[in-house]
Amino acid sequence: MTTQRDLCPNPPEETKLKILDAAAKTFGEYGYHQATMTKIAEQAGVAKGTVYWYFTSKEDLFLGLLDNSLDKLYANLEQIVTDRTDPIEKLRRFIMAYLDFFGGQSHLGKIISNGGIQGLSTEFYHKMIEWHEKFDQLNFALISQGVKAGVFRDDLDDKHMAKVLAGVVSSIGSEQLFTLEEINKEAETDLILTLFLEGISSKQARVLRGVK
Amino acid sequence: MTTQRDLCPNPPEETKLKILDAAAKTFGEYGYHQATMTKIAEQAGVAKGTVYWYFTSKEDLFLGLLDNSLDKLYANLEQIVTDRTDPIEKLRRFIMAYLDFFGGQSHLGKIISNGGIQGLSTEFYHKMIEWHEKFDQLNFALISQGVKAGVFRDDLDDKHMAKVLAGVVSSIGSEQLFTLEEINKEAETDLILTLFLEGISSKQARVLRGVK
Amino acid sequence: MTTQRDLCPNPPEETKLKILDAAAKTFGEYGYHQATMTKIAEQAGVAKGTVYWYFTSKEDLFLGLLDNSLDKLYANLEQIVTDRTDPIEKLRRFIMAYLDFFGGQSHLGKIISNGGIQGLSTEFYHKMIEWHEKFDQLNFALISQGVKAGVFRDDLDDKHMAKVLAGVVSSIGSEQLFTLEEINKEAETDLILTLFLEGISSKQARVLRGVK
Amino acid sequence: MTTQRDLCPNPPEETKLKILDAAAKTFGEYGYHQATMTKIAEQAGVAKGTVYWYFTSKEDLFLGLLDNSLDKLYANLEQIVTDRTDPIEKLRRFIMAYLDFFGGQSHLGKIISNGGIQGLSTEFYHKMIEWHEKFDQLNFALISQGVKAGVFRDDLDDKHMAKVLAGVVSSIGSEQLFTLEEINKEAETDLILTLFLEGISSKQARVLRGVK
DNA sequence: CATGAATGAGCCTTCATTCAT
DNA sequence: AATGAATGAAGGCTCATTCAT
Repeated sequence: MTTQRDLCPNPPEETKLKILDAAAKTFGEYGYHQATMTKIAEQAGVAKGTVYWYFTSKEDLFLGLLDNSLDKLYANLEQIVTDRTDPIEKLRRFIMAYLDFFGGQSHLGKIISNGGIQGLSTEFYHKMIEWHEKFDQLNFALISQGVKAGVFRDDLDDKHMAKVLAGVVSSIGSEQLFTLEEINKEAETDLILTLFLEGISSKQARVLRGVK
Repeated sequence: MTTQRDLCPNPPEETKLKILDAAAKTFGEYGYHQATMTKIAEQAGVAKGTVYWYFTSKEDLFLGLLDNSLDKLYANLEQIVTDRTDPIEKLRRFIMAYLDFFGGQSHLGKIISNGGIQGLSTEFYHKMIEWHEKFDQLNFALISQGVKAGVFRDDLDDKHMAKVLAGVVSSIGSEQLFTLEEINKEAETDLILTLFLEGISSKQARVLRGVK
Repeated sequence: MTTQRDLCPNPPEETKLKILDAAAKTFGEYGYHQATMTKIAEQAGVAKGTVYWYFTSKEDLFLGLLDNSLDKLYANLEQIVTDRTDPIEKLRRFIMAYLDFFGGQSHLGKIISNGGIQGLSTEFYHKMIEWHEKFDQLNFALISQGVKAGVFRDDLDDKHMAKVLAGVVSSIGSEQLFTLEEINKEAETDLILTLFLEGISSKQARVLRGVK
Repeated sequence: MTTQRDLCPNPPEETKLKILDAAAKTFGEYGYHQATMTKIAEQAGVAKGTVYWYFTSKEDLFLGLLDNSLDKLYANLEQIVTDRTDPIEKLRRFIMAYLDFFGGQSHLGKIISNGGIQGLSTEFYHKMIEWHEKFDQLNFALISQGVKAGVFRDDLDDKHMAKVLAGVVSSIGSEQLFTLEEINKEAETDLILTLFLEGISSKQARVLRGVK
């Protein structure tokens, strides 16, 4: 049987993927502004013109990359949320997935998380807002499930809890940049989980306030 | 009484401040790379050459600005930590000070918090690490005091609690970029405080685990 | 027969040559510092960016030009030295070749001869030293041959004679800058040759000293 | 008795001289284009504005310096020419004076000798031509005296001999830049003198040609 | 599809010069 | 006389983007 593959030794999709890969590596290593189209093209092993055949502009390429990465992350998280495990285990996996993404191979996580790229078009800005909303909904779903299951408290606004969750995780992830020590992902996850669940109050203090 | 001021209608210090102001505004609005020296000079109402009279380079200007801002934030936080109030009130003020800074007048907070500026000299990088360490120490002091006072739990690593604290706050601050609604600082502070103290566990769940 | 040339109406090499030509003209007319990349690009009829496509910097372009020119001069001189003519005829041609080069189409000779370009990298400086050494060796070879052939005196240090030879010629060449009259190359060459061979002493004086 | 000096602790002339000194040092060390007015003012220990009080422009300052230095050299050479010694001794002192000047404290000699400074006004160019003519006349006088005294040969054009003299000496002086070894002024002078007087021909070769 | 030479707007920076004090 | 802050034209260089092949 002759597949498409056999006929075209270098199918277009392959080239596009090579470019996306190179873009991920380069944007990750250098940041958006320091990453030049030349570097990306070299990294991908294609000519600069080729990059412009697949992506109309640097920003377009970045957006493509972003969609690509966030799609994957989103899929991971969605999987976790819809899984049939208890909310706390979900939360644990959730945190770990975030840490994986943000602390992952490169700085890409940071680039995305902090929206730090100024000077891009409104399109980029809107897309980022869309993504943030999508992730917020996911976070919200996770929290809601826990609340319904009686595992998470119901006296706080779900939405805000979700937002704080996102905040904690993303910042922990990007923290790695300025911390020379390697992060122990397991331990870090546990700590965040514990804190997020139980807070930092000592029992006494809790009791005191509880009495009030 | 005749002051120096009256004699010199346009003292050098004034110009330097004008430039720093303009830099804050411009870096904040456009980000480091999109903010050009031309824009900054125009914003300050001086010639480009004048900026270079006071700062040897764009990076130098940025560093000056950074030191300026972080000095102030540090002073605020230090004040709070050394105050004679109970740890929880301190924590509350702490969070609020952070929110003020990060959500403040410009995006400067973000620029700083995420260390997202690539392409700067090693000097910059080292300075940022220094600052991070200074702030970590402050956070740590706050947490430690609470632990000693018996208000914060002592079964978790202080250092990590401190780091999480920083993470939560900074990310909440920078969250504002992608959220169209204005933040209610008071409410936000209260929520973070509560969550940070008590966690999101429901009582039942806590009891269950407590029993374990 | 169809050559590569016919297929490519504007081969890259052509552009590079256009730029080198323009650079020679511009550096020659204005000197290194007064010659701007803009002028050179205009002179070459290309965009500024194109110059940077072929040369990484102004200095690189200048060095390229230098190597180019000195290579040619060196080849000429080497040819003369290895030719099978008598030493005096060699010397005559040698002088003429130098005069051609230094008094040639532009001031480039001068730029090179006086090493007057400050503010260039150490690389440039080393390259110049290398070239000077290469030319010194050539001069030395010429003198040595004459000494061996019994045509040049053997009571003076060959190396110094060689250096003086270089000195005379280069300075005569660059002299033209401040002399409004055109130089008669033939006559000039003859004069230098005679002086260099016989000195300015009158016969009587020579005899007198000879007697001593 | 009250002198001008007592009344004015820092007489204008003094400042002007400080500036000229600084200019000599700075132009010498950095070359014309690399020497900035700021560096010169700092070197002189005065404010930049002060330099502009005494000299209307950078070029003006350079011209002032040039006049200053060349005046001195000219005076030296004139002294030698008018002295009552024999032409050969004069020639010897002449050569040495040139070597002193060109190989002197700095690169200034070179800057002057090679006319290497492009981009200056026509005024500068004319001034340099004037100076060259003055020196040529001096050289010419020296040679002429020797010819009249029967010490120098009379079968060559005096003017050209004079020019070659200047050429040899100036180029030997500037040679030092690219020669790492220190020059032995005495020996160098002797060599040049001998060569200039007697040429490089061996006796046999001379005789042969003499016979022709 | 792919190439890579060519473009040009725009950036950071330098520095001779001016001028109010 | 002297100061030094302020100016702005101009320079070297980068890089996203285009286009003929």
